[in-house]
Amino acid sequence: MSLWLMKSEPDEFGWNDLVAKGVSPWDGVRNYQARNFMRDMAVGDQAFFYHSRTGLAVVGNMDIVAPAYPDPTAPDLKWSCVDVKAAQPFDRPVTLDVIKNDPRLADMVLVKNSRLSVQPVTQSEWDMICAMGLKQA
DNA sequence: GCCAACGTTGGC
DNA sequence: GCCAACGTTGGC
Repeated sequence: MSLWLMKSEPDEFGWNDLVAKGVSPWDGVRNYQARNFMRDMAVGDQAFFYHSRTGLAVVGNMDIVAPAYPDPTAPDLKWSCVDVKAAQPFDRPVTLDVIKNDPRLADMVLVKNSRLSVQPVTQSEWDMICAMGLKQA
């Protein structure tokens, strides 16, 4: 199982849009590195949903429910997408500011390469962000 | 809305 | 294969 982080502008397609839709393709990615990460995804992988631009926070996590297939919004076959489904909304979004100011999260791709829209997350990063975002039971 | 950082394209 | 020009992303 692998862990990921995927970005979207909330004005374009936000967490609530995904919840309303149920299962949705994560399409429109036109960057080779991001595409290749999606091709590495498998059913059962999990991903953070990150709001870029006007959100700047991890707002919940998702399940990958279909492996990479050709992106129907692309003009040719070289682009891929996966299907995602909202799993758990965060009680408290974990902001970019908090992530950047936590030395334990300083190596996240989100910090190191802010332009990559689909990126891997380590297990410890995943656990830490979930702990910050989800209410303790 | 601006612009720095990054990725891609295309002329040579 | 290099690199200048251009386009896009995303934090601020």
